[in-house]
Amino acid sequence: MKLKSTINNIISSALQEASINAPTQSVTNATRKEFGDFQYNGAMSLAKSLGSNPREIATNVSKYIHSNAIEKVEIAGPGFINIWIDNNWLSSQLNDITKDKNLGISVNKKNEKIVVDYSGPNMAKEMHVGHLRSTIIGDTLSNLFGFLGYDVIRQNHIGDWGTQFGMLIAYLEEIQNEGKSYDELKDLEHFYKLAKAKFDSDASFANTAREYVVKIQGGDSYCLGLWQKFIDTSLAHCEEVYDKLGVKLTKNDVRAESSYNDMLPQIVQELETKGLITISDGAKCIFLPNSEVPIIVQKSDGGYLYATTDLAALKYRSQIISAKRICYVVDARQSEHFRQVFWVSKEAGFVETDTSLEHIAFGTMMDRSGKPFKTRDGGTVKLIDLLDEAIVRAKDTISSKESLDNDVLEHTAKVIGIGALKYADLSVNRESNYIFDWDKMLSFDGNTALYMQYAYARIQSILRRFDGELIGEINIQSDIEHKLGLALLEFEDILSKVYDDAMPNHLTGYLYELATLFMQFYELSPILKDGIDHETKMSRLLLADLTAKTIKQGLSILGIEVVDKL
RNA sequence: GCAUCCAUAGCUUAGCUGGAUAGAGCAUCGGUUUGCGGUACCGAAGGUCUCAGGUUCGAAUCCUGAUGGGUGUACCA
Repeated sequence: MKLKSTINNIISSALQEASINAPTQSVTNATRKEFGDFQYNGAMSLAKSLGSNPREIATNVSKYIHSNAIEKVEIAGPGFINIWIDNNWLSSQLNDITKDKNLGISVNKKNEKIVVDYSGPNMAKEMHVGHLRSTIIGDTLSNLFGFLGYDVIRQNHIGDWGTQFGMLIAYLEEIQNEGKSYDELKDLEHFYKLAKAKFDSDASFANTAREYVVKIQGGDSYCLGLWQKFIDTSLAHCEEVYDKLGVKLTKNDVRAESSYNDMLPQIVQELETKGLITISDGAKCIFLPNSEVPIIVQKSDGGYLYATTDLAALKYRSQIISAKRICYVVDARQSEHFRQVFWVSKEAGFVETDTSLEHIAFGTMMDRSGKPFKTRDGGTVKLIDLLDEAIVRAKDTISSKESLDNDVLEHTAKVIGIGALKYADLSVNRESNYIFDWDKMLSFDGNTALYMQYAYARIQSILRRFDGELIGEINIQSDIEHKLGLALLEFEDILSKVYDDAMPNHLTGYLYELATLFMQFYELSPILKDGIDHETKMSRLLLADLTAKTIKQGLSILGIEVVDKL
């Protein structure tokens, strides 16, 4: 349930009854525990427009606050309204949620479409760490939108077009002619280097490569066949990575750059018709207001650029897919580019005016010393190697504990390693650069995936030990139960917030808070010990179970799994 | 040069619809246990929120300027 909206509605009707016409201002969590659970600060800002003092306004409004959700209200300081939530009401809300498969979260019934463009690897090379953040963040947002009932269209805008492909397919052809298998393609990085070396040293090969670029673009079927073979192999590499990462991108989500090729001449045509084009140095450009650097949609030699492709993609997504919201999960360095294409797409009418176009920008991944993440010799780190290392390191951290079966150990190590990797990324504000630190992400201490997975496993252990059916009611008694209960009800508020601002770190922050509250509850409130009466036991078990379900659901949105035993 | 983003504790950071004593984690120091998983919990210490102005009853938050840093800057993507 949306706890805050509920409280806000109560305040709104109180304002109405007090005949105060106020803009909506949301309640916030109380800053200190003496101030209750929530506080409304609107009285102070209303004071000026109403011409009276804020304490009087607050007192007046508080007279009209009447709801069984609220235990008491106090006026404090210059005009804060402090609000305490009633335990009976809280208990009944929690009991409703425990009976709901969706944890009481309402879903969007209009089935609105949201496009999430993420990952977008280049087919010429293997995926490297530079693709990690886009892939993880994009997948999380897609999961969230889907969970909230929206129709999510994942789009993997792979880079499968451009001059380097001439070189690559020419080299592929050569290998084929020499009767070798495609083994070379198993290591795409290596393949790329070999092709490049040949291109630089062998003039006739270089010529063939250049001819092939022209041929592919001209639709030559032989060259396109080779190209397709190359792309298929390269894409298979990506799928291996997605599979290991537990990311839900599939072949069906691929909508390659090249698929927009046919639209490009028409895009430029339309831009010309609309009078947006200026020819500068032979290139077709669009100059944005107050901007010196233009966006080039067609080169002086007639070729198209990625801006043109992005415009075509925008048009496709708005007009064919009918997306209401389009999110581009792309490195912050491209913000200028997106600002430009978004502006042009609206100006040219490629995209409906009410469609939300968002660049979900993120910062660079750094190593512990704060420099861009590289291998020891300065090369790019292959993503698949990074994932394997995460799993190996995870195995080290858990295998010392107790002997697990090999299969179980493998599975657990994967869940923990990949979970740690994702969580570390998602738990920081995506816009800042992110410091990659193995020790930190695989620690049980602090805001990590492992802490949450541990809390989850601990609850499962209790439920196993209890080994019975959970029949009863949650009945909130203590302060810590009150806090835990409120946190559980707040889940939807948080999801809604992340929906709005596309900031997954708000969700991780919430989950950490929830897990911490549970640990406190666990210390203070014995569940299975002797002397606990049946009703209290059931209430606490149900609270624990609901906490576990919430953690599991939250992590699931982040693309992170849980295990029953660690 | 121009554009744009950023600056919070030793480190990593939360907080950005202006609100009460700026909130965490790591590291440091101290404590809790006849224990439902102690890989836990509790506590202490640690801050001129880069600096200087301004708006306001009230500013880490909004505005202006300065300093330091990141990134981008027309026929690559």
